[in-house]
Amino acid sequence: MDDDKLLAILESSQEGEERGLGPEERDPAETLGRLSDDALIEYMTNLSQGARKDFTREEYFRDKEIKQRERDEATRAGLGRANAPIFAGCTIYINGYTKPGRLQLHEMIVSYGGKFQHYLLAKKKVTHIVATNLPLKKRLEFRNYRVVRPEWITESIEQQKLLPWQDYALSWDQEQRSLQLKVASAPVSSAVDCKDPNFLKTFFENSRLHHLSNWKADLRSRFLSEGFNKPSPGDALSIFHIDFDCFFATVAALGCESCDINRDPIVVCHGSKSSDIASCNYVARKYGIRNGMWVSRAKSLLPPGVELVSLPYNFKEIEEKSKIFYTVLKEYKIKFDLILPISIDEAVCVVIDHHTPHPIDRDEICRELRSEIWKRTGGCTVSIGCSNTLVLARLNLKIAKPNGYHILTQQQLVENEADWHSYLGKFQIDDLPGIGYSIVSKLRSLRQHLNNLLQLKQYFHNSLPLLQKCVGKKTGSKILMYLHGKDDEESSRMIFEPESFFARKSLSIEINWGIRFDTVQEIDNFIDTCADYLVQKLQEMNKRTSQITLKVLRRCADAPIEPPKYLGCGECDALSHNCRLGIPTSELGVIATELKSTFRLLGCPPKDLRGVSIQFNKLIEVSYDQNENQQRLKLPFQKTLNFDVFDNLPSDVKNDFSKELKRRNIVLTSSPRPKTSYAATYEEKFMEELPTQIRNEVKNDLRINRKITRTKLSELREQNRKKKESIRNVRAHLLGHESLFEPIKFQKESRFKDICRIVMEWFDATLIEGPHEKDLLLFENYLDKLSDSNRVPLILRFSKLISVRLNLKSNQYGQEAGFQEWEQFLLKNVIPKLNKNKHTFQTVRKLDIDFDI
DNA sequence: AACGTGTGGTAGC
DNA sequence: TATCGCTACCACACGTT
Repeated sequence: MDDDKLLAILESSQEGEERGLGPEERDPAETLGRLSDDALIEYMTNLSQGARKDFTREEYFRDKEIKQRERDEATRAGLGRANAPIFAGCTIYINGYTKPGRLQLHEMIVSYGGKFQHYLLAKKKVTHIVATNLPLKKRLEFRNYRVVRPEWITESIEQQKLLPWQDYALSWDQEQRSLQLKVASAPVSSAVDCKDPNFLKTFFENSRLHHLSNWKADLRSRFLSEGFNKPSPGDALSIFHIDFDCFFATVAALGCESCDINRDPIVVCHGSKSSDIASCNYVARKYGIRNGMWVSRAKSLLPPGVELVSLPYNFKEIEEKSKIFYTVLKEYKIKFDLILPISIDEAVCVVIDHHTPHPIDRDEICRELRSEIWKRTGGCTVSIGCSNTLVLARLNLKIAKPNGYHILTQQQLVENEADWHSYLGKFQIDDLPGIGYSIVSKLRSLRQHLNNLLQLKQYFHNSLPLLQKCVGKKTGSKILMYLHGKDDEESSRMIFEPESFFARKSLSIEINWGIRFDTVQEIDNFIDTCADYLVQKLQEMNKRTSQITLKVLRRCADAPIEPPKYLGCGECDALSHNCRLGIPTSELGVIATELKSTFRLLGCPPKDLRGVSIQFNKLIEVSYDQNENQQRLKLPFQKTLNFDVFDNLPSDVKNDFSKELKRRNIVLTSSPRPKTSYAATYEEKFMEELPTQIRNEVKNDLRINRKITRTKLSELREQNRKKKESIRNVRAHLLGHESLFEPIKFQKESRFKDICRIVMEWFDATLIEGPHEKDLLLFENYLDKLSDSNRVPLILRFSKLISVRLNLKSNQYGQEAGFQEWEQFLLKNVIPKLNKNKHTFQTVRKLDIDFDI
């Protein structure tokens, strides 16, 4: 019966031709063979539950698509960075017969940075279609696409740049020509719909905060790669905190002929109403306008007759000015021991006093730096705060702004209490670094009218415990340090341990604007795009991650569907969940799968999703040894640690051991035996894939188990009994020990791992001409025995092995008869055996985890 | 006490 | 037309072992 259901689903995909699909898409066996493991399991689960929902053809293709994209990634990665990303941002579909052929074009596109769409299902995604001629039907279907001749690809590669597609358009009617014009006249793609594959790119291109963060990360990594002198604690220092005055606004104003930065209120922003003000000049500030304020509010602050000047961002120019800024600092006649990058327009320069033969003239340094930067940037002013501690340099900077400098040392200030008090009286509480509205409101909850630092000092003069109780232990002592003009431990790290302070410990992105989805599929696609972006960065850094966090913004129950800010996230609850990967990875497939499954765990209705954030938390440097299949980690343990040894340990010790092994990412191997090179690499591969997928199964199991608990309480006891029994048996069987059951033999082998090896070798040897009928019968016989004795997880293992293997080989052998016979066998003879005993299947699957730690 | 998780705050324009 | 509300890091509260 299950077979029938399966066939029915597969047959429904035979209608490929009518839907305008190429011939390749019509082979259902191939489709199943290429399913990801998770999709396969989900499918099997569905079958075993009596098809809870239809697993549609579209879903098959979508999943297949993901797999293929992963392969494309691998192809690209295999090339190194040899080819220019000519087709970056292009998603290309090839229709019908072409010259050069589909395969060659595919490779060209992928290796030059493009995306290849195997099917036209997700029509929105495709940016170009390649074809040489089109039947009438297709012309109609494609009339809204950019259809080009294959020469567009080949000649773009020849000339090493993306040629205008219009020159290669395969145009056939008026409509197509008008499309050409329309697209040609459109300035740049401004994908504001989060379902558009280019959304992430356009969003980031226009996001000031993204740029700020990105620039900062770049500056930090550059800082670490260049040399510096690290002071020792106790060294006398001169600290210059240098910062542009309203940087974005100044840069924008310099590029605007008609406006005067000293006369007009100028703001930098995208829009005209609910748009954030990135930066405003000091004329605007006079009216109470502030950075971060919405434009509408800013406008309302201006008196009648005064017009607000809104200027667009000029990120490129900003970058240029910043480059000049840092160059000036580096080339200054007095060599700074440290040039600490705070942000794109802000740096802290440190001179270790005893490094210079004569005492330095701080006034002169401030004056010279300011005028030099003003000259070289063509009119940007910086302000400088100078002192001998970081916190005072920052406070002095506040006094210096705009367009000035201020020098005062801690000794000068604290010497005379009256001076110190009048100094403190000049500052708001949140002028202190690291103190924002939240801490201020906590302090005010204790005493309403705390306004400036002097009042703060007087209120808490000697009561550290009270302060700490109010704002937390560290924050409390930090504030008290600041009130004496000293740096706390954490900010001192910037100077005394810059290597660790500026080292990257995590990698993340978040998008909390423009997020409006309807279905989980769309979100999956978006997560794929995000993961793709992050993984690329991760690989560029030559790192791997072992912990991933997904954070989601979910519209508050009582918040309006559309918030006041256009496409903003509005009022949201933040939900986050992290998951650990058994083995550090930088593989897109593993990471994306994990994320998508985590999203489901968070249980946010697709329509209420307002923000997505993905973080890689534990980053690990990839060493050469790790590249070599992590041999180094394993080898020292291989002699002493194998399953047999492990299994003989007392159970409590075993528990400790497994935790420690997990922490160190050490995978237990089977007992030493001469391995063929193939078996070794295969095993590695398999082991590597297990942990993450097994976790997904657990999640699935939990869900299913809950369901069972609710509906079939009486069966639960029996299930548990069975489960315990089979844990013993399966373990024993896998380890080749005595068991309640006779060990089941196949080809004279009884150890499961050995049987796997044989089957895989057999599989590889028969990929072309196909397995012999008699052999298949023997194997099926073995599977039946497994099934009869309740050893369903082992059958599941075989399904996985074969499916993974098929996937691996599909590029090379996909067309071979043997390949297709194996697919059929998996489909008709292996998978159905999983459903013989539903409950056992569902619960026993969990054994895999117990076993593999 | 030592660790892990999820949440929240802060900084740059 | 709108609009582009990022991201690294620390600290905290609370839970587990």
